[in-house]
Amino acid sequence: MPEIAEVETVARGLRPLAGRRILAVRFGKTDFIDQPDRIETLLPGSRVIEVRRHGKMLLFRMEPAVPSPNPAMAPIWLIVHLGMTGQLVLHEAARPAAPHTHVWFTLDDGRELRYTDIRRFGHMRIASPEELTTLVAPLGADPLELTVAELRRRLGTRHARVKALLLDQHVLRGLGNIYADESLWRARLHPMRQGSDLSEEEMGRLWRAIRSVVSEAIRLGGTSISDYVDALGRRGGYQKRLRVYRRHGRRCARCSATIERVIVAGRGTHFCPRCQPAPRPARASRHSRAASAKKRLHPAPRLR
DNA sequence: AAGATTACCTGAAGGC
DNA sequence: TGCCTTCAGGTAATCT
Repeated sequence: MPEIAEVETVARGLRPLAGRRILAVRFGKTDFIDQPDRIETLLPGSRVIEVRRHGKMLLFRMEPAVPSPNPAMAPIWLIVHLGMTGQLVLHEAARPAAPHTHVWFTLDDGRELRYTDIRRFGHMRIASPEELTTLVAPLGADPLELTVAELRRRLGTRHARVKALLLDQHVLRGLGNIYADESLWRARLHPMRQGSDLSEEEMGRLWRAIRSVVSEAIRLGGTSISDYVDALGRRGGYQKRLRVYRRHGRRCARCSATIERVIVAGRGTHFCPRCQPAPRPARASRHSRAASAKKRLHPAPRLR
């Protein structure tokens, strides 16, 4: 699943495209593409100036084929989000395309950049500099540029569960389910803890955990569980370092308790029940206090 | 109105 | 063997 480390690895692999020209664009299915006609009009003949990552987005800064009369319109940005199963891989043009390939960019060096996406949760569009600014504005801090103060500022006032906050791209941009679970394990924090409930010391642990998990995952080229490969089709190595993600029923590497799996924020959430102690139940509302008082007086009959 | 839940999509895996 | 159901999770829309 492409999260920050996978997208960063793909971006690094595509950086040598700077200077290359796109000669032609061809589409398969386009239901995940915004204004495919605009892409077909603007990209052929354009040149790659720069490739960068922003959160989970890949940004290609392109020099238009025909200089625009309006200088504010140049450059144009090609934005690619890999979603769940998206792949952006360089191939020799002669190679047959993999199934579910939906976009072909013909390059001026005999190669093609191909976008393949089984589930089509990905997204692709063209943006002007102004449109890019608007798209990027609501996103949170980059986990690699994060400071403890910034993390405290963004989590400290929030009553949502810390797992949900880590997944929220408006809080931090780039974390997904794998690195959220792995960071919480390393920080020894239960995923259901409230953001506002974290102590100064716990905030520091979480900050260090996020940075070390993400930077090691990037160093190893990302996590390949099912689909993910980099720009040259190579798998990552961080799947060997996972401590909780999809390891429920197995032993915790730190304390040997059994890893559990629950649903938090609608996502499979993996944690060690011993290393990551459960939060004290939140102060009950008037309604649920009354309900539990009633339960103590009149316990529901046990089934079976 | 923040926080929680659900829909979208396809293939793999498990149950019987 | 084969059909059916469930599960995976990126984000946006919808609920409470």
